[in-house]
Amino acid sequence: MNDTPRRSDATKAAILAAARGRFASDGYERATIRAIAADAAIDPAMVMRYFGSKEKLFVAAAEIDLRIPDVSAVPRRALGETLVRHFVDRWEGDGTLNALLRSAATNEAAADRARSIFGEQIVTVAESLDPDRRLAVRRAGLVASQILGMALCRYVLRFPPLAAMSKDEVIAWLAPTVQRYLTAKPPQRSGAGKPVRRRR
Amino acid sequence: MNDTPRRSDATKAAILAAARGRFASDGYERATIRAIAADAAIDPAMVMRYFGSKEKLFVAAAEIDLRIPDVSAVPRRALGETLVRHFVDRWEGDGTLNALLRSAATNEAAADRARSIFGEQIVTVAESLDPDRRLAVRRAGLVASQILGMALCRYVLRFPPLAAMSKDEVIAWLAPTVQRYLTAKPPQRSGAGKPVRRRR
DNA sequence: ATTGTAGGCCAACAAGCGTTGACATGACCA
DNA sequence: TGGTCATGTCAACGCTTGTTGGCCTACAAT
Repeated sequence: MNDTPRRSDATKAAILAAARGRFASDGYERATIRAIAADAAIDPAMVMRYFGSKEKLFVAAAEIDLRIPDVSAVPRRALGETLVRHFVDRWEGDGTLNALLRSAATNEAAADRARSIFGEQIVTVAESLDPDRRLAVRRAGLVASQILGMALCRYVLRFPPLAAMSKDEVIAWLAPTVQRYLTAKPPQRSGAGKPVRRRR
Repeated sequence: MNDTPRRSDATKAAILAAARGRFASDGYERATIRAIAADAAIDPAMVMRYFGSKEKLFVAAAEIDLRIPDVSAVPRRALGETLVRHFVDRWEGDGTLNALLRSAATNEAAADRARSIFGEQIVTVAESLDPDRRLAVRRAGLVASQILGMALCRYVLRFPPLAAMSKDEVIAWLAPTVQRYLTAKPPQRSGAGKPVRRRR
């Protein structure tokens, strides 16, 4: 609404940047307002003045648009690779997604945001590929499980095998998984891909 | 060493059980010694007496053996299903693995434990299937990324699509992924499944 | 009966947290 | 020049945290 730049906008931006960094590296509880303020080189009281509370600051810092590319322009067989590459790039771009992931494990508000962001935005993709809404929601959940699992191991836990892999190698391994979750017909009761028929 | 049961053993066990519950539902930082002690119906000071510090208590509570089944007795084509089913059962058996996962996102000591537990124990499986040690380590990392991603979405974030799926449905979807990570030949540089040969 | 000791409780400490309100400073308009 | 409001600083509040040391109680061996 107000497009005249205020002098405090720079401060607010600095606070947000510092907050994303702290939330990303420490998680919600250990990222203190005092530390965030110190990183932004201002007084802790300013954080309260501009954002009201720690929780509201987090909400502002975790305002995320996944910016998922338009899948209708992507050849069907390249869907998996396109999506995985997008997410790896997105995660390495800045600390915002990492801040959300690290915090979501222990903070309910953060978990809520993660659910709605990944839920809504990936489901949109899945629904454009599969008319069965109920099935599309599951497909989106499966994609999220592999994407978030990779991010958790690679960026949060820094699990050596994943962290040491090149970006292209990660993409090459994960793309077929995401591709299958999005496009393969749902599996039978309990058998794997190959017909290992089993009762119950 | 000492096999005469002391009277305090029951108390120690109660503390450990309460600690696993709190770490699992709240994560490391929000799980307070006072709350754990209250759950165990004893005084907070007892926790210190028996475990020395909060960090040592966590180490004791997160002593985990994944109890991965002997894969040499499993038909090769059933590897994925066997492992996924094992982990889902393991996760739903008690709160210990959840305590580790939730805490690992924000606590470095917990992350360390997660790395060594999943690193060593899954790598052992991968190495028994692939003689190439360097490759086996990557396979183990990929398996961990999908297993932990599922656990994160299903048990920690309670992401609706994953949380609502039946155990068998989760297994049916994930088994082929784990199967491929363990047994498929590594993908080429950057292409997806289909042979998109490329130099460099 | 006395003593030693293990198990357990209570009160308190220092430190750190989110948050608040009073006060200084600067810019900008009348 | 004076006044007003946004911007920023400072000190402190109330609370919770991990952690500590002293004290009490019960029981078993002397």
